[in-house]
Amino acid sequence: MNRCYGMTNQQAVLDLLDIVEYGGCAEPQQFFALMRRTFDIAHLLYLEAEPTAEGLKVCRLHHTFGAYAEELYLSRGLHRIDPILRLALGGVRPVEWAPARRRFPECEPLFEAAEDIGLSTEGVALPLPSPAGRMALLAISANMSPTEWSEYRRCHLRDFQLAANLFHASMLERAMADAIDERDTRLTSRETEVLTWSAAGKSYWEIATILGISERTVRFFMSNARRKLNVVSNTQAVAQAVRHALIPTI
Amino acid sequence: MNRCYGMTNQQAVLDLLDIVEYGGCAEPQQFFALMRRTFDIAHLLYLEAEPTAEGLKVCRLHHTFGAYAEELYLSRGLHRIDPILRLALGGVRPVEWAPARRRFPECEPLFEAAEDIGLSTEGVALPLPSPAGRMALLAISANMSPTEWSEYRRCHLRDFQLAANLFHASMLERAMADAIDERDTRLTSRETEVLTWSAAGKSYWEIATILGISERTVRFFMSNARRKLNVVSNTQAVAQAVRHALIPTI
DNA sequence: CATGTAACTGTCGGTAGTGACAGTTTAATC
DNA sequence: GATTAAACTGTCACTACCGACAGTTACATG
Repeated sequence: MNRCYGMTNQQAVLDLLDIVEYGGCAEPQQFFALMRRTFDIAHLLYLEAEPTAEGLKVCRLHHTFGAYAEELYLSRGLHRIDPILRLALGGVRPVEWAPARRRFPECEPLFEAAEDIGLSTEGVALPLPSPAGRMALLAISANMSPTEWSEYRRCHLRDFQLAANLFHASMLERAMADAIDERDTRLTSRETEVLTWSAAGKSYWEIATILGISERTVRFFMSNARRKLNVVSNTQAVAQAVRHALIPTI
Repeated sequence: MNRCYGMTNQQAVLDLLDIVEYGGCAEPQQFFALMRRTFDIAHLLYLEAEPTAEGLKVCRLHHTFGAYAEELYLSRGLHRIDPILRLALGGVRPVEWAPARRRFPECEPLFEAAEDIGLSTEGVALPLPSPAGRMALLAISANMSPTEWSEYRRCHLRDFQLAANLFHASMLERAMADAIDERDTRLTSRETEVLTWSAAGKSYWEIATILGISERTVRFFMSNARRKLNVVSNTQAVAQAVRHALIPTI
C-alpha cells in the first residue's frame, strides 16, 4: 500500500531539484511555473522581509497570485499582522496553515479575507533565514482536502524544503550581485573595520590606536558609513550593519 | 533503470522525517544514531557558531567522531580556518566537500590532517542559518567513491536538508527554553524597548518622549542593559542584542 | 594628464552618552 | 508583613560623539 496520496513521480522531482540547484531557475516566475508543473500545488509565494523599528518591511515579493490580490493584501497592511508570516519569519520550523488558523481565532476575519482573494486553506510556509538576520519564506498552497494535503505534504515536504532553500540561495546570490552595482552605498574596507570595532565597544580613540590612524580619520570613516547606511548614529549604523551582515560574521 | 545508487528505502526515510518533525529525536546522539541507521552515511557533525570581534566562537558542537578527533581539531584552531566551515556558515547553499577541497589547494595540509582523524573525503555541509544571525551547520559524510556519493547525494540531499532543518529547529527551541532559566542576564521589557529604539537611531531624549518617561529613566534602563550584556557602550549593546535576537526581529 | 576614489588629517562648537551620587513607587511572592 | 524585582526619577561632572569647516596624498583608469 502506498501511504502517499497522489505521490508525484520521483524522477520528475529529482530533475526539478537538479535544475534548481544548478541555477537553471533563477527567475522567480520560472521557478514557480516549474514547481506547479511538477507538484500538485496551486500557488506559491516568496517573501523577503526586514525588521525595522516601525515593523516588518517587505523587501522582495514574488507570487503566483494576481496583482489584485497583492494590492489588496499589502494595501490593508495585512502583512504586518498575518500570524503565519509572524510564525514563519520568527522561527525555523515549517508552519502549517490550518493549525495556525486554529491557533489564532482572533485573526479569523483576516483568514476569511485571504480566502476571498484566492488563498486556499491548506498549505505550508517554509522559513528561510538568511545569514544577514533578514528573513524570508516560501509559502506553498494546495487545493486539497485536509486528509489529502496531510498525506501529500508528508511525501513532499522534503522536496519543498530543499527546493525552497536552493531557490532562496539563488535569490540571495542575485541580491548580492545587484548590491555590487550600488557603488555609492557599498562600504569600503576601512568603513567596515571601524564599524566592526565600534560594534565591539571600542571608542574612536581606541579604534584609532588599533588601526594606527588618527582619531579624526576614524570619525571620517564612521561618518561616511553613517551617510551610506542612511542612519543618524553609530549605534544605528552598527545595528544596520549587523542585520545586513555588512560587518564580518566569521 | 534506477538512477539512484543504493537508494534507501523510502518508507524508512519518511518515518525518520516524521520522528524528527514531531520532536522524537531532540537528543543529538539519538538523532545521529537514527540518521546513521536509516542512511548509508558514516559520520555527522552539528556545529553552532557565533561571530565575535576575535573570530568564530563555537557555541554548540555535537558529532559522531571520537573525543580524540574533536580535541585535535579544536586544539589546533582548525575551526577558525576550515574553508568548508567558512563557506557553509557564510552562505545558504549546501557545500560539497570534494569541490571545496579542490577550490582551496592552499588548505591541502588541513584536509590531510582531517583525513588522519577519520573524516572521509565525500560529504556535504548544510548551512542552517538561525533568525538571530547566529549560524549553524550539519555536516554529513559518507565512505563512498565519488561516483557513488554523487548518485546517493542526488537522491537524498532533500532528506538530509529537511532532517537538518527540523533537528536544528529542535536545538534552537531547546536553547530558547534554556535561556529562560538565566534570570539575571535576561533583559526586561523596558530594557528591550530602549535598546530597540536606540538601534533605530533614537537619542535618549527621543526615546523618553516616545515611551512617555523621563530621560533619566531611559538612561537607567540602558545602563542596566549594558551591565547585563556585559558591554561598555550602547553601540556594543545594540550589536550584541541584534546578534542574539534580543530585540524584536519582526 | 585629467578624473575619480579611497585613505587620510586638523580644529571648533554643540549635543549625546556615561558613571556615580541617592533616592521612590508598585506589584508580585514568600 | 517582609522580601524581591521592576519601573521610575533627579543632579553633577566628565567623556564621547557628531556635523561642518577645509584640506593632502596615493593610486588606478580613461
